[in-house]
Amino acid sequence: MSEDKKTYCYEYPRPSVTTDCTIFGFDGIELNILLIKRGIEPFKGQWALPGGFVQMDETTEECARRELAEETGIRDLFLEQLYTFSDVNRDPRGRVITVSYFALVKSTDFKLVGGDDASDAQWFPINQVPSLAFDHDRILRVAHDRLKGKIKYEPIGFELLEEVFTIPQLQRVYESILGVQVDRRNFNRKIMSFDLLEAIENKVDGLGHKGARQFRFDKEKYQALKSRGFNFEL
Amino acid sequence: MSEDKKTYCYEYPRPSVTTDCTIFGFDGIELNILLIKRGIEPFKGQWALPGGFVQMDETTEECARRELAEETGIRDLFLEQLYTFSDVNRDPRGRVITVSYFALVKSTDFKLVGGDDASDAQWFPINQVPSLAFDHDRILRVAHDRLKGKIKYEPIGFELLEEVFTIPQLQRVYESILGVQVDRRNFNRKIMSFDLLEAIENKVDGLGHKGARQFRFDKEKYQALKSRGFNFEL
DNA sequence: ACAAAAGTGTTTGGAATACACCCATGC
DNA sequence: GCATGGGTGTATTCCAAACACTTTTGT
Repeated sequence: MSEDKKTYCYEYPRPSVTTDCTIFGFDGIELNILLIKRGIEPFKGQWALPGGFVQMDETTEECARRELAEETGIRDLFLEQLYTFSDVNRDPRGRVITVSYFALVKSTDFKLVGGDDASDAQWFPINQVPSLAFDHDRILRVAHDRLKGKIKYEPIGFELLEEVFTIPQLQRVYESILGVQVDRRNFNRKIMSFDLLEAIENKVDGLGHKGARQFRFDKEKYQALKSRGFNFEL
Repeated sequence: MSEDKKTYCYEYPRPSVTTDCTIFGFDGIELNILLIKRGIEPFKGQWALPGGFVQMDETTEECARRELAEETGIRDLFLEQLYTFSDVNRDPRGRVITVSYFALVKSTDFKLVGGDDASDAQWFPINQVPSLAFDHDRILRVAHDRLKGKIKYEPIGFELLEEVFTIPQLQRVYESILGVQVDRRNFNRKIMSFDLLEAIENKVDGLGHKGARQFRFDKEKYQALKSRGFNFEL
């Protein structure tokens, strides 16, 4: 911050606008979310959702993707707008409105690289999340609720797995998000009935059991069907 | 605009933040939306969604309610956040991010009073909407899609009718929103199976046919059931 | 050969669909 | 008494839920 810093003046006062992301990951067992340990005040040292201020030449989604890349190194993820939080006192620095997003990342992208804005990034199991900075606890709750609702009627479970996955893996994704147990056979039949999975020939798994068949999700086919009125459900 | 006008200066540039509302109404026959004829530039004379700038001491929802009351006189309506639009060039006045809402108003509140920000407010059938100012065509499309999706799994059709209504009226609401015809008998049974309607004794209608039974939606009962895991559907 | 995980098929109950008849009112 | 709109019941179809056995692989 130099002495002769530039300022921007307006006829009426304006709020700041930020974006915040709730990033969900799946480690094969349970649902995780990605948090950043804040390196600066306010809430220095506390965990928070990654995010930052919106620039004048980027949309909020572009901002969310940029901040995500800067703070965690994650690119090319599933990202969807969640909700805009505008409580007058939600940020001690002043009036800050945040456009929140929720994201799903593939386990391949689980590896993190330290960014510059934050001193640390870490995954937390959804049921062991510490108290968060700002109103991020609330944002996280809304994001989790949205995910639970959304996974029932849109095929987004795949976004948490690698390109190639098995049906039991996908089932575990569903179970960990919804917090329920489902019947293997019924789940299998249901998923297969949509005819949206492309089978992969070589079934390499390699644990103390029978190897599972591998599949790839056919995104184009889904888009085509959807535009013709097809409805994915459960 | 006086000579010695106050200005507000910040270290970094900030976008303006507005709210815009897509207001749905039902006249007994078809779905309508409420538009405002713009009295000032830009887009002067064109139709637009009602809305305005967010003040520093109000949430975006409070802003939406305030603008709605000012421009249309409508109060106490069903209002829900829709989406935040942030395209860099969506407003010729500069960088403006809008937090949009969608609203459902009862036919009782159909009567409009002229506001000050706008020279005219008028209802348009959803299929006869003129070209709108800014990116409001897009916002309207998103709002209509959301309404179509939402009405299937939340009991919000009631919000478009008066406190007391008949089942056939409710059915027409559903049909006009979804653009489909449904079977009277099945609709009736389905709605009644939820046990969320309180019957009203005197059935006064008075048109060239048999008077229909009247009901009231039991909001408390719905909230109670919902919190116990009940799911409304269709 | 045994344990652990994955694949598959059948039965059953309940809900959604389709469909037809009777009643009340206004003209 | 006829047209219009409102109310109710039943058969069929389909999907979801519950459930058991066989196969493969690693030890």
